[in-house]
Amino acid sequence: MKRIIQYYAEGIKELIAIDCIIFGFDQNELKLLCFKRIVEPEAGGWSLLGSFIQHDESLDQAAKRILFKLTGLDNVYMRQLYAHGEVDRDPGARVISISYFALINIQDRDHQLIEDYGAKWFSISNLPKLVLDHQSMVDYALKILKKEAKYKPIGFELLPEKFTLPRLQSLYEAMYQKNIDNRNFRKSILKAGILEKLEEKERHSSKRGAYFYRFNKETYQELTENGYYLDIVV
Amino acid sequence: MKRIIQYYAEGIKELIAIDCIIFGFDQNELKLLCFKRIVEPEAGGWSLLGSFIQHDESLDQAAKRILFKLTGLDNVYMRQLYAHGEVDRDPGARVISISYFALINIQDRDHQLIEDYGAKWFSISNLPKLVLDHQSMVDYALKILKKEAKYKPIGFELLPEKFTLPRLQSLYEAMYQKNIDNRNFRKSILKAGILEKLEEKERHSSKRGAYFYRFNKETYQELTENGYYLDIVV
DNA sequence: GCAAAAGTGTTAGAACTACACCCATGC
DNA sequence: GCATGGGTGTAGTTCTAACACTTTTGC
Repeated sequence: MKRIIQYYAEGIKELIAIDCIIFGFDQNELKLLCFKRIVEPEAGGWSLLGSFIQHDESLDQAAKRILFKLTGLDNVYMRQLYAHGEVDRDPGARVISISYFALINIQDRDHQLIEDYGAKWFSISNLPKLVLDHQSMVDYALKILKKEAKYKPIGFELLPEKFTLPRLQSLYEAMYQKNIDNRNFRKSILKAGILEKLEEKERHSSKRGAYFYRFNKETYQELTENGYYLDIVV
Repeated sequence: MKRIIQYYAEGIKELIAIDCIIFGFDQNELKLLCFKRIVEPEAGGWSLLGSFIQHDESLDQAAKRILFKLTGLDNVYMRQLYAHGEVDRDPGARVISISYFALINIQDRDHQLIEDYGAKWFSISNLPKLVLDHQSMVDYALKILKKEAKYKPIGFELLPEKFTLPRLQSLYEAMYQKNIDNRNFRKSILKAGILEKLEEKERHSSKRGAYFYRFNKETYQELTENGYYLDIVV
């Protein structure tokens, strides 16, 4: 018993924060939700959403709590990204920060709530200067987002439940920052067999109207269980 | 200034450990280096190499230090894997553990030194029961290893500088746990243009002897800078 | 001379890429 | 009737996957 105490007592404790990299998709642009930092150092600068973890919650729980508490956003796709541990990454104190990325569907959410917290959506092609090492966190998140969106259906998290193919394509174009041939894109995404075509049409963005589709999670899970691997042409 | 102190003072500090998942390749098998745990709980069980970080070192530095100090292994390929933060993952205390995976070339190393530390190589297909959540760390590392070895030349870290194609193939077969067609494998790996054929032959494993090859890091870097993406057939 | 591992090419089918026009509708 | 965005098919090329025999040499 003495040994336990000695072993764990010799370890040094550090502050542990979570930083949330929150992506959204709006007006055919990939966006990042940034917050006004209210503490020194760099108070007033644009920042990722961040806070310290609590003693009785896991990292994942902490990430969810922080996102919910400070934005009201719930039930959001989140994934741990990286543990950032440079000694001097935060001049205020030594803080180990675990970054998470979150993908949210902008339309569904309460814009007012977000603004109440001094938050603002920025297009990723036009980000403000971010505090501390947050820019490098975002760069890494974008790299991972690109990598994963091709092989996992995470892109759908950025869209409302019903979406059109032109809109889905536009999302991929925003993520990869390139034009995609619409015939090839449609073939590839429809061949995957994970989209359900609905009767209904979206009528705002064109006269002809585009059919709504829905991502079929069940089909996707069945397919992956049988060794199928999604691969979207981009 | 008061605000700084308040902000950082409200954060809770936790123990932060590094756990190293050390892979090697020997006798045509992928192996994991395990250590006898000397502290409770689960003293005597097989464990990954782990220790707490220090206040004045980054996570990467800590991982390197721990690996070197406890095995004498230096200049090793290491990469951060994941931050494991379940509240009760270690019954001894709340510990956030950052896992790293390391790829080492077994032949180069001092087996004696490793044994002095109560360490032992286990084939990944025959691992002992591991303490705490270390098995899940290893499972995850294997998943990432497979994913990366196809697209990044990390496999070479597991081999000595000079190696033969049959041996390289055998490494890939061990990683992916499947047989690979030798004609296709050779075509694919040679086409990549990152191997240098040497004059010399390896004469131990066959009468005919197999040519040695060397991984050409410079060529690889040039290629990747020009947007080239490695893709080895497995 | 034979056993044991190293080395070598081809072909059919699948997947990828590039490319241009008609359709439906609101105004 | 025309402007706007939605929707569709094909052909050449490349990549993939499956397959079996010859070479070298130590014993």
